[in-house]
Amino acid sequence: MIEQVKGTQNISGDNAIKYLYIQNLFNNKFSDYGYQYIQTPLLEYKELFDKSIGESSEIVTKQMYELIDKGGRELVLRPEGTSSIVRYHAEFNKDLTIKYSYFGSMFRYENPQKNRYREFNQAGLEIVGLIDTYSDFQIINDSFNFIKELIPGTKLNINTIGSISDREQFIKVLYEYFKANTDKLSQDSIDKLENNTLRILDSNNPDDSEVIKNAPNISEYINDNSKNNFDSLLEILSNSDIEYQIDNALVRGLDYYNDLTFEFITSENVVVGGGGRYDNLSEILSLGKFNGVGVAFGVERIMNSIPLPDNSSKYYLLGTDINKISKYSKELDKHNINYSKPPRLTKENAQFKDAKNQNVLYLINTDEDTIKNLITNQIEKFNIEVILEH
RNA sequence: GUGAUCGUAGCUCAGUUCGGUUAGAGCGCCUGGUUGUGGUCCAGGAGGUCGCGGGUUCGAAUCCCGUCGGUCACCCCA
Repeated sequence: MIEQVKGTQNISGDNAIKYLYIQNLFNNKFSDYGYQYIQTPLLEYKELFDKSIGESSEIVTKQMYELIDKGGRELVLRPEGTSSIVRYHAEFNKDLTIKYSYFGSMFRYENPQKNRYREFNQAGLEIVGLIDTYSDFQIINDSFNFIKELIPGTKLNINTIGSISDREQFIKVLYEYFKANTDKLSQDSIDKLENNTLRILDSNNPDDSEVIKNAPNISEYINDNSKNNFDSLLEILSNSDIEYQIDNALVRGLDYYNDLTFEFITSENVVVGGGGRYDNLSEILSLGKFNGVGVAFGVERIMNSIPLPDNSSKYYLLGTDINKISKYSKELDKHNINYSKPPRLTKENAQFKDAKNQNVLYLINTDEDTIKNLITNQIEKFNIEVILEH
């Protein structure tokens, strides 16, 4: 038996129903909100992510699927979506401000577990170009509406991490603080001290909690402009009755973020999505000078948090005579009525079972020219008018 | 990268402790019959490299080593 590649998935059965439900909701909602759907390649040059996500980040150092193609190019399977969209924007829409949406597979080489896979799907939004607080607000408002519709009770955590230079300064202070307190830190956190100081704040190791609680707070190192922007965003959110929780420890894993960062967290404490502002990404990539703000949801995490949507067909076409069945099909097709059928001509008994398993409401029997309501067991003579009344 | 646990029919699992005929059950599937208050019921049938590779043994689903995969946790993240 050839087994499937570790951490990949066959999205099938109930999961396929959930996947399509989420995808349909995403597409419908955000095309209405004016986001342009875009599909960028799954393969990108490795360089794109080295620069964007950050060369010392966990994703780049350990988690990328890398390959050399026959032309000797260093390629990777994309670990996230934002960098590709910024690359696209620079090439085709450089002077414009565009709202984008995307939906598709991402790849990260990690050990799989609940809510984490090596190939997984992200649904994301980006606004790229000339960005202001209204853009930030839109991303949060629109994506919050989406996730609340799927998972009621989801909460918004929000933070500002200041400009890149604020952060550099803060990291220096933080480094000195942790350096002075290494005796009270867990080994994991000590390992992060040199290259990933900021990440220590994310630690949920109880050994670290005391030190982290007393650590310098980033809010003291944030420049006035960033502070004002953040405050005015919070004000807009409040005026729009959008509830949020400020979380000063929320730093996120990608280097390109600045100022705004936020996460959506369910009542089960699953982070189903997150995002933030990336004003310097285009410059980091040497693609010009424009800004961006975006959000990405983990589709599998949503799938694991929602009940199974109703997906049953309404009608089932049963029969043993192909000519009669086809006559009925034609009639139903003409009126744009969808119906389910058995995959082949089995005996009636098997077709009844199939219909029952699919939870259909009405059974159209072409052998007897009847339509039966499977809930009430009421049988009527078949007539297209009867169906059109439903 | 680290650790725990699991892998036997399409599915859920028994059998592994303590090696021993032809590897079982339920559900599902197929065929025929039965049923017209149609989904029931009856009979028969198909279906397994016991994840894979090696080792020990007269003999391995069972013991040993390795490996691949699932699940879960750590790390990290969506």
